[in-house]
Amino acid sequence: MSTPTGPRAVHAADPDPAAREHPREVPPATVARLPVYLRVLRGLGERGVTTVSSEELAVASGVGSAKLRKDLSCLGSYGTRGVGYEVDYLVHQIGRELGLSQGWHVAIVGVGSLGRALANHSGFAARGTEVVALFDVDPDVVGQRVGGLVVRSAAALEADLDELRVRIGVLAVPAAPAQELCDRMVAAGVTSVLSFAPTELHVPAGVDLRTVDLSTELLVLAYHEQRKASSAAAARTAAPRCTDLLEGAR
Amino acid sequence: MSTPTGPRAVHAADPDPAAREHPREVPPATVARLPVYLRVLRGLGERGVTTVSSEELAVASGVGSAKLRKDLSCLGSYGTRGVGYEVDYLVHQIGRELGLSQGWHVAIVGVGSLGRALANHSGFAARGTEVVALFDVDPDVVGQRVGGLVVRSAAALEADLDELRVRIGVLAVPAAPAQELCDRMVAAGVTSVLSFAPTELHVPAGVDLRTVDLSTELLVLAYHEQRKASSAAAARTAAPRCTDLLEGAR
DNA sequence: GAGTGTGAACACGTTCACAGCT
DNA sequence: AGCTGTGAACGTGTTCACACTC
Repeated sequence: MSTPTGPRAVHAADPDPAAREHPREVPPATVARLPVYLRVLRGLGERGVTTVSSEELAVASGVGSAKLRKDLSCLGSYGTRGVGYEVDYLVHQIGRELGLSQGWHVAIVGVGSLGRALANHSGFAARGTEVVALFDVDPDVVGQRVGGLVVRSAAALEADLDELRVRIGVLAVPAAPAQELCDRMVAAGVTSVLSFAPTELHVPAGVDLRTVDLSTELLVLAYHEQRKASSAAAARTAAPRCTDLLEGAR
Repeated sequence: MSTPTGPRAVHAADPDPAAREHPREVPPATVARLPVYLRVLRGLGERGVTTVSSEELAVASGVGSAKLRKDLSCLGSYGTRGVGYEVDYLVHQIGRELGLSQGWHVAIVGVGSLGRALANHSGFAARGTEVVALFDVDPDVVGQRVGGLVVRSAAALEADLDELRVRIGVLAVPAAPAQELCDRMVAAGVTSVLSFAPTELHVPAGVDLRTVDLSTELLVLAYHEQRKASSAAAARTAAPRCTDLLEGAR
């Protein structure tokens, strides 16, 4: 996942003696959990809770308390020993770290059933991001009103993305046209891409890419099912007691 | 991602003396990549390719060749030194490892716009899994035909899931009812859950849970955007040359 | 007493480099 | 010669345990 070590090259012949460290370097695993903490904290705040301990917040977030404290300590010392964390303040700090309050402009390319679902999905446009445009190639879809926006023609992709200052693009198209549309988004100034296309995409250095592959998720579960099935079968032949393989949460 | 460290207990007071180790233990990180290799290999097969080297397959899959070889070596020695891997055979072996050809029965709970998109999504029902039922609480939705299936009432959830032998459940509902519906699926015999609900779910030991949180994905990208923006700003004040932060792939 | 912040130990995952087979 | 399979080195992420603070 990218190489967030500041503006420094990473190529082979570079001993990288003293890469000037940026003030705060948050590890990727932690970044991936911050949105979860944020959501849980907002929920607590709405229910009038003003203070939480790491243990409480950890349980509600489905992680261990030590991990949670270490994650939060990346952002600074925002807790009070013997007491816990102030909910509102923590929400503010996490939001700051994630770069919310910037209102990043997001565009969705591909208004099939998935694109439509994303456009309507409340909370997909989380606080801090705003879907400002939808694109599609199908002339029948172009011009339709979806989620309060009029679908634009993909022909105008570059011009529109540039004009709207879109930095984050969501790809909800089939595998075949995905790479080409991805390239065009990047050419138009998009530097972060979230793809739902079931194919491997290649992006130039400096562009962040995240891929959510729905069928992959299912196949991973199928693997676990198979393991459980064969374990159960093995246990059945061996011992009368079965179904007791435990697991952690998450 | 659960705790797939074999059939080993994780709870406090459980020494679990001799958890019988199963023949092959595939690390979770590898399991998550197998579906990608599988897709790439099928694509190659359809284009008439019969043999690939680890390097070629690695590039096409967006990983390093050493990683790929190590992943494949978990399944056995299916390559030929000096030559590469036979595409068809590898497809077969990966499919075997993932437990395809079992035709796992999948149910989707929640037929809003996202549930609809999933039901229609070709390839969401990947080979090896089959969506056999849709459920919703809304009486207006119940009875509708979606993706070739008639939407059932959530009232009959337990009975229907049990009767249809559903082991894998997909939750495409809002946060509020998610936990309750998850519990009911588990009570009806579901042992793997894929949730799209923006909330933390708790499942009993022995049940696998994967959560895909769309807004989290966006916020992670927002974080990277912010870093890029501030790096660029810093570089602009420091040196005349900018936009040269390199990055690895993925 | 209660609970945070953190070094130190540990587990997991990735990369390297090369031995060994075809 | 070419490419797989894998031990060994490395880096990242998690867990433990406790010093320190309120």
